[in-house]
Amino acid sequence: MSTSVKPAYHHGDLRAALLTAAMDLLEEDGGSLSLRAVARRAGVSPAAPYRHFADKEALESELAAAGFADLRQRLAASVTAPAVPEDFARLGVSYVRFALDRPALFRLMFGNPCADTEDVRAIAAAEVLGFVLACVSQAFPQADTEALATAGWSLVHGLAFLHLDGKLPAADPAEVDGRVTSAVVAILTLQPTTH
Amino acid sequence: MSTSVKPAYHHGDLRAALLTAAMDLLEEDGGSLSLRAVARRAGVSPAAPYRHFADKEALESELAAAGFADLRQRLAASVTAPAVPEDFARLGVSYVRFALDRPALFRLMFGNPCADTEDVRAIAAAEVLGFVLACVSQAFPQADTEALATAGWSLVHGLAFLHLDGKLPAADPAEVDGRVTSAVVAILTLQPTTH
DNA sequence: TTCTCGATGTGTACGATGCTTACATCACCG
DNA sequence: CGGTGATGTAAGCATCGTACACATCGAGAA
Repeated sequence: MSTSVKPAYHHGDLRAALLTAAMDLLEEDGGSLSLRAVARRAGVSPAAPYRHFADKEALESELAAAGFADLRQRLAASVTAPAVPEDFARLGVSYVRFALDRPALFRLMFGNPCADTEDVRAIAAAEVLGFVLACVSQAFPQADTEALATAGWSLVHGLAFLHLDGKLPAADPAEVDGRVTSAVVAILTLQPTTH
Repeated sequence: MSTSVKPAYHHGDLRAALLTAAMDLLEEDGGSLSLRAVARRAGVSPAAPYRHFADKEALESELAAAGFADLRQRLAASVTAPAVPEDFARLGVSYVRFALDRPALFRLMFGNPCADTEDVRAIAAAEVLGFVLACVSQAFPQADTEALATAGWSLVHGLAFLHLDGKLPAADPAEVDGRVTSAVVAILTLQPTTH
């Protein structure tokens, strides 16, 4: 929605238009993004984007960063100060839902080498980890919080990708929510081995 | 190793040669595979593969299936009848090591829609889940084994991808092993909330 | 031995897609 | 009204998947 605010000849604000066009394409096609397609969608020539982005990767970086911001916001909105396993399950559900709602964006955010430490993506990703760490250290102050935060993030991240890649059935959203909840609760309420 | 067993005129056993060539390329380039490159690497014309594989996807399916077989073997070899958290940590380390040793293959195995239920990949993936399920139900017979198996798989899968995608530092293998071990142990020895 | 035939690989071409750059052109600001 | 920056046009260059017609080799029939 709202892709149609382009009264200007010189296109007013092409930069923003390109970004939203790219987002729209990501959510529709699901496949891989191409600069040409983005330009086409925004109604400009294939070369126009180069006036606003150094290259394709620069555009992708911004998209990914926006995605991270959105993800973090969703997580924060889904639960405040999680304490019991069910709270963490809700966090997990939010994470996985985000991935399934916007699969291409999620892949763009993560499924990339992203070597640059300076990359906007790397920073944004670190913020997500920071958020999880904060949650965990509040709920389990006596544990190895860093390891636990890594584990928690990995758990939901793995759930997201396994669903995304068809290794776990993802057709029915309610079923997915249930599986995520069960998994998180199961591992959090597990009694240490009785041996 | 052992890419040099092609004494034949018409190339002897091209089918196998193509598969190993493809594996080699996957482990070298890391990038995406192309049928042409595989043929080039095997020293044949771009069209030759079509005598042995219906299309590119057929080749990829076989590669992925072989990868799953290898992964399962590594997992089975790393621990028999896991019981304590440290055993599961070893399993996780094996999983993540596999992913980091052969990143492109790992991506090929998982990072694909893989819609076909009949696909060799889907079957192989299901076998991995079966293996994990067997381990879990033996060690924690009183728990919700299915949910727990899903959680365990997701946990190590997430760890693998987060390292693979540079969201967690993966340069030093020992450090990675340590982080994986800590994470698995931390979440398995977690005392249910004391509230 | 010689001929024939099917399996296997070659050469080549087609059509598509993509990223990027060089240069022309147009719209607006001052 | 001139200039400046945003955009269009066109092209270069690379890559890929795949199809088709033809050549070649090995083996079994005659």
